Amino acid sequence: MPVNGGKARVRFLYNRLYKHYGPQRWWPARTAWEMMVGAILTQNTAWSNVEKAINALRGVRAHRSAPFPSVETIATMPRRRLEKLIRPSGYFRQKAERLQRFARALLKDPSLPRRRERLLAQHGVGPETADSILLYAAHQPVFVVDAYTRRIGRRMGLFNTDEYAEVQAFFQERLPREAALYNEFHALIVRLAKEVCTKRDPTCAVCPVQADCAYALRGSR
DNA sequence: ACCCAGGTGTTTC
DNA sequence: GAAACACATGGG
Repeated sequence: MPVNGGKARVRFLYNRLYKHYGPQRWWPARTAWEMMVGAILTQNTAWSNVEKAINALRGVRAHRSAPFPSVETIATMPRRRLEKLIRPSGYFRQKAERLQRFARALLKDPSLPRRRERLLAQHGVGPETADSILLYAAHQPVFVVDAYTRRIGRRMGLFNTDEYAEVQAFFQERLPREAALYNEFHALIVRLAKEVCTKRDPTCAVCPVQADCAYALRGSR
């Protein structure tokens, strides 16, 4: 493989996806705070279910001008009430507790969203959630790795690991360190995965991702 | 009746 | 470390 082969391949994939799908305008949230709530709610959960929870939360905002209940509102609201509101997003007891603890930590330290170590120290915030917040709320150039990224990258033969740091390094070493690029790339991966790669089982005969990814990379070298 | 969804923390070998 | 398990709703 040529020295720059891997790099060219990754750039080609991005350009191809961008040309095909266009800008995705992520994260689907109106404010940084709403983005962070969504990041926690969407853990191992379909986004359509998270939307139901987000919409329920919007119903409790204090003023019509407020797009979303404040950090303080979430932090101080009765636990049972929050559980009920976010119930459609699944794991609702865990998530209600973790959301309130996160909200309290944020009130105590407003710089939390731009500090990776602090984010990771929060209960219920792992590497993907932390990096999502760094990228989509704090606009830092951090590449987000999720189940789709691993699945697509692995099946396309880009890499052969599931280890978070390794997959992240793979992309960051092959791309300029730009938040806008990482933002768009991750969103495009999700978009692609939702359309063509709907099975977890790598041996799934009907999963068209092998063929589609070959298509996506055709002409890349 | 399955399988899947934009993970994380805990327990156990 | 890595593997297994709990956490829970809703859609295909």
